[in-house]
Amino acid sequence: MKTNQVPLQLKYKFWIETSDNISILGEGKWKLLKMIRDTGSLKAAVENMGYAYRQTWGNLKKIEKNLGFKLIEKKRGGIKGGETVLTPEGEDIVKLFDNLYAEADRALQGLFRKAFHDLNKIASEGKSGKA
Amino acid sequence: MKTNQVPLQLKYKFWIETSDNISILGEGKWKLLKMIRDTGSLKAAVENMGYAYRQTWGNLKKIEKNLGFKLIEKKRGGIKGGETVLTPEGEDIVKLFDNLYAEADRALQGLFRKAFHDLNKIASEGKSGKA
DNA sequence: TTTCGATATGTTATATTATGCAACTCGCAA
DNA sequence: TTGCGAGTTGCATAATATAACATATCGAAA
Repeated sequence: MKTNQVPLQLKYKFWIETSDNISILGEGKWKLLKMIRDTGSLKAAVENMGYAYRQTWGNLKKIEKNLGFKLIEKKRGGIKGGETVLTPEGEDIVKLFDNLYAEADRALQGLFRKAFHDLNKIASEGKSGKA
Repeated sequence: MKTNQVPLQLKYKFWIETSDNISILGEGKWKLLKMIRDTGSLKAAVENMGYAYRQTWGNLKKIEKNLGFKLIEKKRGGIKGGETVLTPEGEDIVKLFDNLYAEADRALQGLFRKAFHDLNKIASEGKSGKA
């Protein structure tokens, strides 16, 4: 019998909610904001991420509305047609998530190792046992 | 000017994925399994959770298929019509998540307090500033 | 052997979300 | 003052997810 190795893994994510539990912004938008920051363009960012421009634009507007402040700043016109940069608050949100994930990775490392071990023990018993 | 208090909050969740990044089971199914365990009935469980039976049943089947082992054990017939109980592996998964969240809450407590503070500082600057 | 209620499953309808298309806005630079 | 290309927006359509409806299956107990 072949022993399955590393069949299951644990993942986690963080996100921001309003006080009335409306989900605002999570991992996907975090990465999108990083991409906007790095490219200076919403169009380039969505293309790199593989997102649809139309939808992404609407999502960002909704986020800003729910947050109550702007995350991106547009500039239209010019030889390049325009560009998009992050507001200071947008930059701060990106940094917040950067820190959050970096520190959480450290804080959860031991916990995850143990849970990972337990999980795959359960799985191997399930596959070989009478289930 | 009115000071908004506790406008934003941080949340997190865990879930299980296969090695090829297919999401399997998270917080919702964890709670559902607990409810099945407590009621001894899938029907009762979905009613308590406010889920649709049809869909939930399909979801559970898909999960078991992806996991490769069974989480629930059904018994049909009898004066009560039937019942559903967790397999040993189902019980173990429930306990795994119980532990995971309990310990993660502890491990992330300090980190979240700081991030929460930072987040609301960003928000208050965004709302009052030039954005 | 008939009854009962929960499990099991297919089918259809509805709601939500994603995608695609097209047109318009804007302002710098040629 | 005209052209350019990214930002902005509405609208139609496709894809998915969720809900709703309907019906069959099973077997212990009466």
